[in-house]
Order: sequence, then structure tokens, then C-alpha cells
Amino acid sequence: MSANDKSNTPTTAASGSAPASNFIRHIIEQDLQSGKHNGRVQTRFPPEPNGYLHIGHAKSICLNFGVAQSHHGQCNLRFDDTNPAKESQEFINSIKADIEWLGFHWDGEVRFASSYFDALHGFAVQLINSGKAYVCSLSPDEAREYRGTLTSPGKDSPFRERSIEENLDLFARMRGGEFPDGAHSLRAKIDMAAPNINLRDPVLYRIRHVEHHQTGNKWPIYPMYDYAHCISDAMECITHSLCTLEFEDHRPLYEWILQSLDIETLHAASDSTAPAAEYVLPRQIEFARLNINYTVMSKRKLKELVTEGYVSGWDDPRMPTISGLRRRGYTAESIRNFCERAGVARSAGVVEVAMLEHSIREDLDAAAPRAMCVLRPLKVTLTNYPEDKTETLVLPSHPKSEEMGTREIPFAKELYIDASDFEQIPPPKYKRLSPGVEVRLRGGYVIRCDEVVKDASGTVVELLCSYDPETLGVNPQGRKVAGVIHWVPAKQALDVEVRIYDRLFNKENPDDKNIADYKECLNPESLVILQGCKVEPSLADAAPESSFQFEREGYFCIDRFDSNAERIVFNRTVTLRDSWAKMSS
RNA sequence: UGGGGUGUCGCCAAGUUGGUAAGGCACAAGGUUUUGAUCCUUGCAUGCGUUGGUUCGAGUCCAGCCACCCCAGCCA
Repeated sequence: MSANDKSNTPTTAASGSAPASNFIRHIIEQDLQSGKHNGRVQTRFPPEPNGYLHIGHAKSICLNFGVAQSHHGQCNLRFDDTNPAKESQEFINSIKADIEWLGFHWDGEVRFASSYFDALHGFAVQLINSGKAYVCSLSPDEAREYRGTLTSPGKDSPFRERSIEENLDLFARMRGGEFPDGAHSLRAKIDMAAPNINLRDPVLYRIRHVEHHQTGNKWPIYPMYDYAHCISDAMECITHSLCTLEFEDHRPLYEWILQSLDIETLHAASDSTAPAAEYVLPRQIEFARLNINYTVMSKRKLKELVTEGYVSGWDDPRMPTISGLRRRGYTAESIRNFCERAGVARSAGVVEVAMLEHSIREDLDAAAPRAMCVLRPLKVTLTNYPEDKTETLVLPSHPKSEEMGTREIPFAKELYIDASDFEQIPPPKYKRLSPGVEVRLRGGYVIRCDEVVKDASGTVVELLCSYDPETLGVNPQGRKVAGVIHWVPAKQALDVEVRIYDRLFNKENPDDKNIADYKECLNPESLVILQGCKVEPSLADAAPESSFQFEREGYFCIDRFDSNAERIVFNRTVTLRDSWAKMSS
């Protein structure tokens, strides 16, 4: 697959073989063997539309869709939209776009927890009727006091023993919009002394007079996550409900709710077309969320970076969001490979960014055409090259892939090389240009620096060099030329803007407790904009989002939004590995 | 001091029923190279948080201890 081919099709794991084994796949295989779900595997990816997806979500997406795919099962996309105050259609749109870009296809129509609101309401009435839920009229503050603490039990709400009739009446009036926000709540009647706080009569429904992006003003009450999620799973006949570790403590509640409901009713409300006897409740399985060093992954913080203007938006190329990585030049394939490599387990760890960078280098090395771009131009005049002559050099687009064709680069008397490829006093082992030393111009001739031109301040402004006309495509006789540097023709090179991106944070763990505010360690050099960079003319018509390897520099892509015919903008995706930088530092 | 989890190489992570520690990243050293890139080769845990125990034999079983993570939203 080409880096410039945006038709993403998930194919294989990083190694090109089957997905690595993990504990979730083991569980599923066991369930398949025991016939628990009649050979069916149904998962779901359940984002709340309150922000953009980040690479941590990509892990979950790859897991949920991947696991379904390898067992000929299906994966639903379900928006967990039970808190309209924080959600929006913009986020719904971006989430769908990101999943598709990643190359995954959800089963059937997009689902919404909000489309189950009627059923959810009905189940709540059922719980009231069976004495398993009650309307509590404690204020939120009072409820907190009654809940107790981590080490001491809570105490029963004074409203806990209301009659079923009264509960039914109150709940109906809650739904009718008769009460203000927070006046009452519907709670599960479980155990106020439970050591697991989630079981201390958790709230099932709260009153919120807010418009919902999907259901408008139909509801003044909204279900809580714990209540809506498990029932939604059951209604969609999810077999394995995968979520992150922080929901571990919620699993008993997940199970309590489903087991408290009448299974016949549940079955009838579900997608199931199978006989009731085959209807099996979903099982929640938790895995560790993805963390990467030198970045933050919480939606709250990402949102803060956006709204407070530390970055240009959710899709800023420095953001660990799917859309940010995409704009940075990461391919869907590289993100999928990264997730596969990082693995799925139950121990919470932090993956090194180096692994992410490896994944994109691996993909782009194979797929990106090569080009030359001089980031910090230094003029070179070839004193012995004819004034009016221009040659056309033909270079392969890729050193190992002939199918990728060739490109033409004009060669003339005046060129640009990168300022960092010249040193007046070369350090040891330096293989680039310096006074009296020869170097190979990539794809062109060997040149020697004869004279250094400086301005009044002593800054090197031009190099006068001579070229060896016998060295085009052949090595000179009797001497060894150590270095090869990239260059562009002065006259024909295109002026471009290059955005040099680096890590957003300069501390490995911005969330470290010794750091008061993660914004303290924002890297002031995470974006350096270079103007007047010179790229070879063959890139004049390159398409937005296409990626190139600028030889000896790194991988760069054309910004999908800011680049146009008048102003070509490249984003640096990642540098090349650089053993010289390691050596010289 | 309550409950739930996790601890295998610098990082991630495999380790079926106990039988003698996969792989990837990173790193290091060589080789190839008109990208100090790629690629290739080689190296990289006598030890699996720790202490004991069971066993012919334990990362895998048992007990104790230690460390770290999550939970007291009418957020998800």
C-alpha cells in the first residue's frame, strides 16, 4: 500500500502474521469452544461524543473490530450519549470519520444509547415494580454524605423504603418534567454498606432539563452510564463487552442490573432473532488503557489544550488524536501496527513514543517516494560549471522500488545545500562539506569547497565550489568521497513552508504528581515554522496529504488543510533515525 | 485503616494442564549502501516484585510481605 493511497484496508498485524495472542482472545476462544454464544462474537466500540478520538481509542477500536473480524463476528459503533450537556454532533461526525479513516467498518447502522431511551425507561419501571429501584429525594450533597467513605459504610437513604406506588408516581413525574434538576433521582436498591462503593445504591436516572443532540427535548431525565451501558450491550446481543480497567469496580453493578431484569423482556427488546433459550448476557472484560510517554491522553486535558489555544485544534499535528496523527502524516496502517505491537493486557504501563515512531517510519520507508528539500538554504556556486548550462538528472523515486518510477531534477551552476551540511571547522568523523573537502551531491556530481563567502557579521552566506565533471554516476578514481549531501537547483527549486513538529511535552510523564500542572512542561519548540525552504520542482503538483521522504531529513506530508497552489506547506511527520546525531552529541 | 487490580530485560509483551524464560521497541557491535536512512548479521533476563513453602523440578501451585494503579460525579 502506498503512503499516498488513502484507501485504508486493515490487513494484518505488524509482523504480517496473525494478531498476537492476548488474554481477551483466549477468553473468546474458550467461549467459542464451549459453545457459550453458539459461535457468535459480537463486540462494540462505545465512545461518548464529547471529544475527538485519540490513539488510546485506536487501541480499543483495533481490539474490538479486530477481535470480531478474526472470528467472523461483528462490531457495532454505539455512541454512549447519555450526558447531552457535554456532547455534540461535531464530535459524532469526527468520531465516525476517524474510525472509517482507520479502516474499520461497523456492523449496520450507527447505534445510539439514546435510541434505547424508551426501552431503558421501561426497564427502570420494571426495577421499581420488583422493588429493586426507588426514587430518592436526597440532594446531591446529602447523597454524598449518606454514601459513606472508602473505609466506612454508607447509610440508607430516608427515601429507601418508599412504596412501589409512590416510586412509580414520582418517577412518572420526573419523566414528565415536573421537577427541577437534582430534585430527585432513581436509585438501585442494593447495599449501602457494600465495600464496593458502586454498589451503594447507585443513581440510575437523574433529572437534566437539557436538549439532547439526538432526542431533542423529549427527555428531562437521562440514564447514567452504568445503567444504560449494560442494557445497551444486552440489547445489541454483545457477547464480549470490552472496556478499560477503571470500570473493573463497575462490573458487579453491570451484572447486578442485567440479572435483576427479566431476561424474557430483555431478549424481546434485543436484536436477537434466536430462540430465547440461546440468549446469553454479555460479559464485561477490562484491559489496560494505552499510555504513551511525552504526551497526555485524557480527554479533559486534550480538550483544555484545544480550548485554551495551546494547540491549533483537535487535529493539531502535535495532538495524540487520530485526526492530529493523520494530519501529522501518520498512516492508518502505521497506527494499526502500533496498536498491535503495543499489545493488550491488564497491567497499566506506558509505551515509549519510539514505538509509535518506529511504526510510521516502517510504513513510510517502504511507501513514501524520495525527494530533496533544503530546510535552511545555503547558496553554492559551482565556479567551473558553465553559466547558462542546465542538465536534467533523472533520479529514482525510491531506492528499492523501481515500480515507483523516477523524477527529474535540473542541475545548474547555482544550487542550495543545507546550512547544517557545511562546517568551517569540521568535527571528528564529519562526512559533509568543509573547506577543501569533497562531497557527493546526491544523484549528481562530486564537488569541492574552494572558498567561503561571509557577510560583514562573519556569517557564511555562500560557498564557492568546483565540480568534477567525471563523477556523474561514477566514483572518482584514486580517492574516496566520504559524504553525500542533498541539494536543490537554486533557480528551479520551489519555495515552501515546512512545519517542524516535535513532541508536545518535554517531560516523559506530564501527569507526574511532582508536576503541579501538566501545561508547565509543554515543549516551547514543539512547532518551529520554517519559511523559504527549497524543495525540488518535481513536487509542484503533489496532492494534499501525500507523504515523501526528504532524503537525510525525515518524512514529510503535505498539510491537508493549509497547503495550496500559492503556498505549499509540509508537515514533518518524523525524522529519519540519526546515528550521527547520537554520535555527535 | 475498605474494596478491586497489577507486578516477566530500559519500554511494551508472550509464557496451554508445573519440566527448565517468545517476539517487538530501544540500545550496542559488525557488514552492505551515491540517504551517517533502509537492509543484513550478532549481542542484550542462570532469572520472572520479595521471602518462605510444596515438588525430582515453579515465572507457572501455596502462604506471608512489599510496591504501584483504580474507586467516595445525580461524568463516561
